[in-house]
Amino acid sequence: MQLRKLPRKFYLQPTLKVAKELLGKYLVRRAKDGLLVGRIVETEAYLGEKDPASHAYRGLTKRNEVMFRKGGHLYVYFTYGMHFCANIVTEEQGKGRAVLLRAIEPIREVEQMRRRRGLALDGSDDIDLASGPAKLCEAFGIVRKENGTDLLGKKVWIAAGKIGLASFKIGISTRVGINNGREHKWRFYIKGNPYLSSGKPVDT
DNA sequence: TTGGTGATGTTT
DNA sequence: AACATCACCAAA
Repeated sequence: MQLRKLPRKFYLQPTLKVAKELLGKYLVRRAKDGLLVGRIVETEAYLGEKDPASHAYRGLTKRNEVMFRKGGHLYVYFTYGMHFCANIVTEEQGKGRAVLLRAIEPIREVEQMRRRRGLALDGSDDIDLASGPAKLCEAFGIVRKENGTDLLGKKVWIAAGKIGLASFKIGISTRVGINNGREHKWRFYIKGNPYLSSGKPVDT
């Protein structure tokens, strides 16, 4: 299996482009119990000050500080008093833009992911192993400690590669679970992939 | 299969 | 009081 770590340059591109191009790439996390790998199948773009649904809409705070770093960092936030979600920071320093990872197809060390999620170890529930932003964080063991991780380091990164995936079509829809900024079609997903989140909007 | 609810940090 | 959520249980 070939897994090439993406360069900084990739993350410095326009956020909508990064959100689309992350589809089919791999989230890799070096954990104590192995090298966890999953294919990114669903993302959402959040465009900083321009975007009322973005955490960065009202400018820099202690919570969203990582969003304002240069592209290629991991922004992890805690939400609804229970869950963590992971975002890929994009563009140059000070923009406050990022891409939310919404769903992942488990690829390697799947058993370790099942353990973290408390799912059946025979794989019968794998369809929901990482089919949502908080689920994928739990599967990969991503918590507050991972906030601010540099994706060019040795702990967490994104890789290009080919692991038995044919060409695919990109679906586009409005974003899930927000009210402000709902008119924008800034959700992207691999059409027909069985590991998508159960979020409702489904378009083109 | 759908719908209501609990858990409860962070910002408004 | 709202929120970039998910799991659970009850009702239909």
